[in-house]
Amino acid sequence: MPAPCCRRPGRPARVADLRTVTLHDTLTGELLPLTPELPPRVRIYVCGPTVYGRVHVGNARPFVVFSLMKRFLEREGYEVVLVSNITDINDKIYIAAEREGVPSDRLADAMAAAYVADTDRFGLGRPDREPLASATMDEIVRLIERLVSTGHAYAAGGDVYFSVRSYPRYGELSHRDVEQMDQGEGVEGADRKRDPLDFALWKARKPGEDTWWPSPWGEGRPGWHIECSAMAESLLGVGFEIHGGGSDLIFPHHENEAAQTCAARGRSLARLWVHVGMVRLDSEKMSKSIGNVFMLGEALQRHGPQTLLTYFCSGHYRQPLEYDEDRLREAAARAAGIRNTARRLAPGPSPEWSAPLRERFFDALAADFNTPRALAVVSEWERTANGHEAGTVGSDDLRLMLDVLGLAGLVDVGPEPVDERAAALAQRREQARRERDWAQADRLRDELRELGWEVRDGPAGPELLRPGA
RNA sequence: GGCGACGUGGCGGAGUGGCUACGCAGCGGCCUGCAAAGCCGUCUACACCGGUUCGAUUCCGGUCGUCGCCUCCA
Repeated sequence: MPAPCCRRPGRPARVADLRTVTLHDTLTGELLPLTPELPPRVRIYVCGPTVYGRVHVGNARPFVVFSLMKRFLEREGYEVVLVSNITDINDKIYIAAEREGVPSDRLADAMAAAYVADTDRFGLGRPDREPLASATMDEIVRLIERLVSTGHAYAAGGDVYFSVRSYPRYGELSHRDVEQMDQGEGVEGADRKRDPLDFALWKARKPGEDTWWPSPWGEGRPGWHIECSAMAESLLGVGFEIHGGGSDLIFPHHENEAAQTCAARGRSLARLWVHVGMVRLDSEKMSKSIGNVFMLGEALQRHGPQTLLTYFCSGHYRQPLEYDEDRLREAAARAAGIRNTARRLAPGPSPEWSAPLRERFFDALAADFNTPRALAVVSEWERTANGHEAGTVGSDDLRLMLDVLGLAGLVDVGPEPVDERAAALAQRREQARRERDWAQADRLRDELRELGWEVRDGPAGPELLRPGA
């Protein structure tokens, strides 16, 4: 008999005046309206990385997507609480720490700090809360106890397993039939499980593991899935609006989270399940285990946050996104185009023609967070603005739109501080131009280019700027 | 094999039952001393085969191909 908790939530009235935002929900496979339980409050939980090494570009996509989604929803008038966990207890952390000869908790601390430092460079701020599994142990243990006492979990030799068949809706999120699930051989703990489908909520301490916590079942550590259920519930409650993560987490991670929480609490963990497509390298999922990764820190170093954000926004969040130099070059060119437009703008309110474009921009984001369509509107805005005389178009709307994408910095392109040497060269070039000594003028322009300056001659005289800046 | 998603113009990438997406690159023009930036124009688009329809890239079925997941994974 289906657990009553997993019926689709009803549809409480939306707050008047808030634009309807739809998102693709993995559970139903449909585009559903965002219907906050307590409007205008929107709670979002996103599965963050396991910190056993530096994060790569693929790890960054959910961070970026949901950070931007939060900015958008806040712009729309919602009050957003974004929680994104950091998994700091995991087999891979033990393995990596042992290889490097450091305590596993120190490695996890260091890599968590590196993750924060790397993602900070996007300039999108931090999620409201970034819980650590290791700091949520009481909640984890209590949740497991609840599952044991309700018959959804059982202890076995210091481990605790979730009984998949005690939960009839298992498989509904990932659209799998329990009866058709393939059970591989040699799975850890197979001899202790009552059913091969069952998965670990608590793992007894094993030799060589240098972190452990006390529990009613003995010393050990939590399984991966239960930590997220506990962290999410402890900070957001049950039945929050959006649960997100990479599409590779749909099964088993989110399936298990959903099952655990629903079994323990009698309510669905989240109202909408939103999954982000994979970043690819060489047409394959970017993944540490495959080895085809590009580190986020290096990507930011090479391309800068604005180009990287433009790149992420250039594709719809649910689609795969290829990481390659051509894509990044295009993103850089697009960002440069916005800066060029911004240089011609005046501070202040935008003209009348801007309002419909501005609305189309936000409509695009309201339709399953369609950032490519939103960027297309920005391009139209640019073209329209560039068709007007420089200095006559107010920049407010462009900044408003781009700020939601974390790209307001593209609009704030003041004149570059020109060093004395460059200024002198520019002055000599102007002298040469006045004397119609074009050869000399071009030589001086070449010199400036070697110093990293691009010269643009306009009606108001030459302008010096840093290409790509 | 099961489940999910996808195949759009040189490349990337939205979208729609009939009407310019957009970006990058190319080409032509305007502007410029020349450039750069910008503007205008241009460039065999909707994998293949059937079906529904007055009309399908858009709906349905099939074929081929690609990707993801099937208990490491953002």
